[in-house]
Amino acid sequence: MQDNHQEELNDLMKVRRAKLARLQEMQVQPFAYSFVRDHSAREVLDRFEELEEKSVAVAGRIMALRSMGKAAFAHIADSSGRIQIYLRRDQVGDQAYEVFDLTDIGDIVGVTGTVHKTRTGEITIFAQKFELLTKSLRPMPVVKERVEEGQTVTYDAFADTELRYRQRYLDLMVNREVRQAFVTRSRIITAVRRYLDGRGYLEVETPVLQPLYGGAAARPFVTHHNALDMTLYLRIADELYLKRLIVGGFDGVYEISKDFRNEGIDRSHNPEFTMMELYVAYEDYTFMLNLVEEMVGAIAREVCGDAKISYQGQELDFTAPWPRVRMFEALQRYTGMDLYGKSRDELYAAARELHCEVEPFMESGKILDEIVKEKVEPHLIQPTFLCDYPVELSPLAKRHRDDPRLVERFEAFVAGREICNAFSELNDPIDQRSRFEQQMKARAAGDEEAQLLDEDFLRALEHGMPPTAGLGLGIDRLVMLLTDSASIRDVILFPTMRPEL
RNA sequence: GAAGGUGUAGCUCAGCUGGUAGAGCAGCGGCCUUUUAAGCCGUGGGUCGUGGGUUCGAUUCCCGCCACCUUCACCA
Repeated sequence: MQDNHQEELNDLMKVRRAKLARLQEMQVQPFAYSFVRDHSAREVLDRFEELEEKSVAVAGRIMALRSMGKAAFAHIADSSGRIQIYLRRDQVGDQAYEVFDLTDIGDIVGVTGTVHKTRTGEITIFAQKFELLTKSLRPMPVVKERVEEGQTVTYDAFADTELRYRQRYLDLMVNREVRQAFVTRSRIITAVRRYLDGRGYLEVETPVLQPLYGGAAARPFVTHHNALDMTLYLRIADELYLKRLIVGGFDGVYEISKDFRNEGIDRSHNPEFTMMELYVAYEDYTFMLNLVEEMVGAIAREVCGDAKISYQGQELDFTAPWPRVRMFEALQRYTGMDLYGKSRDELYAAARELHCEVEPFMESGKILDEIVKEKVEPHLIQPTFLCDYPVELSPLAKRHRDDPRLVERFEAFVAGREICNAFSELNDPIDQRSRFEQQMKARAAGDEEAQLLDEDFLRALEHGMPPTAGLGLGIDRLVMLLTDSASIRDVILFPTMRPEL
């Protein structure tokens, strides 16, 4: 097979291909079929006492090489960590040592040997056997490390954000804290699942491709099904399908899934992102508020070891209870204005006075939303629930039992950013229909994000949905907080990028 | 979509007010059988993001374009 790729080989790549040819001449298979490992690097380090002088077989990628002619030290990294290996020509034999001479940083190797400490005290595998498992044909970014007073100091870190995101495999190979963030991400999702499964909720899967999109205010990605010759949308939320399942008789269902919103990209928005939605029958938003507080606190303790964490230099404390502030109280606190019960024009005037960017066509709900975003949210650093939103902003939420102008809804904010949204779900099909109709009016008036009327969803509600509490939790944002990541791209393995070239 | 910033060797970066580029690491050759940012000696490597313009001459100045970052807009 010819590899006739267009890219010109630079010198470093030519050298590696030449070494590959040499290995093949030597009858060495440079892309091995398997290798039997009996320990990870981490295990060898952690269990040194019992493994000292014993033989172990480990495999990994060569991260550093220090050759001294007839002997050499190298560090190899597997998924558990890195460990030093020591090779001597008179131990591994001439043939294997010749193969070793043809290996580079970035190659994947297997080593069998005995565990010792070197003169300087580093736990090291003294190789008895050395095998090349995979020849790497491209230069790996070399990151040097030094341990200084217990701290690992890194030199020449692979830091180019564009390369890191486009070639995440390199980022993961070379930057251990990146790898760790994604391990933590996985643990968080596992913890969410365990928490919900432990309470008897059923994990389900609902359509990603939907003939109507709903459950949130956002623009969708549009696609086309050829055989049915129809337009389909990638979901912007799971809500309407999950509620149909509550109608169907499940007591509690949740879904952890990708949602897709055709909107801007910034450090807290990616066009595809992960959401956890949960619906619980016979409960209301107070139940859900308690659940969020408890679940997020439990996850923080499990993943970070403490409910108090550090995020971008700020101390955040997830210990329950989190402050609960009614939206109009928060507005009062941060604007000094009592905006409750004010007319649309009064709100508009207030927004102008507060220098919020409002447009003449905005309805009162939008205006309030704007003021909250600019004047309230940035202050909500410690975990805080903002409760009881105006009804116009929340077409799927149930009216507040004490005030028909509000809905029973809360959002949790941490570090000034929303992490979840929940409400007592609207189960009155007549009210739901009129809310949809209002949305359709707003849509006709030019609001592209107003929600679509979903007749089948209404039909389901007409069959009767029990009282239900619902929640949407932004997994990416939770992971950002618990991994101290400034950008959502640091917690999504392959963030959306423009194509290369 | 707007403004600002960045783009130089495989990686991390220098390059002053224009004279066709440097370092460290990585690579290659040599010495070296307990090194660890290994060391010592020697050495190769660049369409300076891309396309134009100004100029005798552009990595450097000007304009367009591309990508990334930040902020804003959009966005639960």
